[in-house]
Amino acid sequence: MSVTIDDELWSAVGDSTRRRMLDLLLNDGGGTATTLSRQLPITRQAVAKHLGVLHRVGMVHVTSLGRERIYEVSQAQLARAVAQLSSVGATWDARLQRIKGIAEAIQHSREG
Amino acid sequence: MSVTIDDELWSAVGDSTRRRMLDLLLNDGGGTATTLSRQLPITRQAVAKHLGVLHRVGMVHVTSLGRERIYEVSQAQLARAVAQLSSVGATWDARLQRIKGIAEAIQHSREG
DNA sequence: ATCAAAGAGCAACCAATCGTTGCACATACC
DNA sequence: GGTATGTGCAACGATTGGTTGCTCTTTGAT
Repeated sequence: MSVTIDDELWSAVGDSTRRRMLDLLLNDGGGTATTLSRQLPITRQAVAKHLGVLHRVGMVHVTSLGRERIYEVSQAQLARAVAQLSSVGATWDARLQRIKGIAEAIQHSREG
Repeated sequence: MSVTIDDELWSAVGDSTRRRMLDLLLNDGGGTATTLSRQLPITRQAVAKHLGVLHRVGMVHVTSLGRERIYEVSQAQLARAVAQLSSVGATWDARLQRIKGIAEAIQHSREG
């Protein structure tokens, strides 16, 4: 069984800066490229690019308000991402358990 | 609270090709750059580079056997990765729940 | 009403990474 | 010995994450 996953989602969430951005957006309930860049060690333009990729995969949605563009996390899509994270984790966990079981069986057969 | 995570581990696991490689190594109990490249749509040299980064972060270990170099998954490090995946997932999940709770509270106060 | 300040967008550029091809070297086997 | 197979190294191109610099729009203060 393949653990191949929605690659777009993963690449969105695989970047540490984007994870921090999602974190900030969740914490503050939304933000603009400018407000985010104030809380991050990168420029507004870099933040804007990241928001672009997050938006392209539907992880955030935008609303214009005057001259500002406010980004918020899309709950449904974040839930999907969380589900996939835990799915991969669970799969690997299961394989580790199985390997561990095999190792123990070998150990037993050696001891017995 | 920051969800900042061991970035090396994440960048190792954030790449979809490397995830597939880990999968294959777990499934087969080990492999070489050549055997992996046969099961992947990329060249042996590309696989070798990926094995390099996985090795650098301790996700795999190598043993030389004749002219072959056999890679196996390091169980301890994979377990760490799994733990971090589920940690991020749990954090986001909690925030989603909290937001959902707030939304419901607002809904109630509107209705009440 | 005008004009400076602040937010956003666009383009060019740089460095790192993921892929490629091509070649040299080492080991296995006939 | 010679050929096939596994590995390693280097150069190259495309993409990506960051930068700087500029322009445009909106706000708001004088």
